[in-house]
Amino acid sequence: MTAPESSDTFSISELGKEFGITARAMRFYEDKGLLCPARNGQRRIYSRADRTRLKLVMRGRRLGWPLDEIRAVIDMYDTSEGELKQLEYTCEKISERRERLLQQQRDIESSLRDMQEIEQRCRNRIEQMNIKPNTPASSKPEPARDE
Amino acid sequence: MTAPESSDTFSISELGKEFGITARAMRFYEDKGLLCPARNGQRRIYSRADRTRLKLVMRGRRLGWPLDEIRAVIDMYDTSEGELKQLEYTCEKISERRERLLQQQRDIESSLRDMQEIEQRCRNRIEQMNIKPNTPASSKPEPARDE
DNA sequence: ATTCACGTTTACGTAAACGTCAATCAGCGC
DNA sequence: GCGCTGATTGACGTTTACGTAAACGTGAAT
Repeated sequence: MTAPESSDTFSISELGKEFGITARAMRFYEDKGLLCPARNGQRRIYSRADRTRLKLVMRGRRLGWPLDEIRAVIDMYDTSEGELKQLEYTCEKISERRERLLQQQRDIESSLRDMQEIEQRCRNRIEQMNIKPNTPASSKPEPARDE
Repeated sequence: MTAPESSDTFSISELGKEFGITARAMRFYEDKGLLCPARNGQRRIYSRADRTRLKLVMRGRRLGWPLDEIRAVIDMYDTSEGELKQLEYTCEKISERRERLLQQQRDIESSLRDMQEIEQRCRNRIEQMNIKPNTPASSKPEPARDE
């Protein structure tokens, strides 16, 4: 009877390593109410559910959300119970969040198009330099598209 | 000969109003090298090009980028000129940025799916309360999907 | 018994992105 | 001339999201 294979619980450094964050960050998230792992004495014991919550936190962070917004969103996962008022309020917040997500989606698509355009200009220029070195640049840097 | 209709230049408060930010923020962006408007004496005069740059800044902010990354990206728009080394370096940075954009895109799609699921649960619950009030909740809050 | 790898709390430090004054100036409307 | 509006430059304050160091606990290995 040794350690279970792909464990059901994790230490703070295990999860930290998996998600590329420090123990300090995880304790900070706990302070802010984003996580609340079980304890064995002093030591934190993270369950699979905790790991999932942390995954949601990291997703929010990659999207640039502040921690308290992330907390609000995570809380929504659990607040499908509750009073009518509460449920309606949650629906409202979901709408707002969806709006912002769709805005971000549009921003990303614009950015991707811009990246493609810039890359194209760069590659053209590089090719030109390979064919006839020492040619002064000819591509007019078109002002960025206006979206 | 009166004021030109849809102006070619803007004051700091005009642009601020248009984008929903304060003059302080715009001066801060200038400090950080994101903007460099012309001057009439002391006063800042923003051109259409400045307005476009500011638009790019705001887009970056909505995507949660730090200001110096935004600056790096904006600079890329202008650095399609330059030395070979520089051009290749720009291409590299574009790749990295594209990777992160695609990651954000995936994160957004996951989030949108989650929002939809939560909203569905909420609406179901609300409907149930309308049909037979005072029924204790029956929906098991499935743990969040693991993407 | 001691070392060592991890983990804990407490506390202070810090970088980023502004907010919030205060003092000052410049044009204009009367 | 005088007041009002809008702009400018400091300078200091604030919030967020951690980093960093200090001082201590703890179980396993030597």
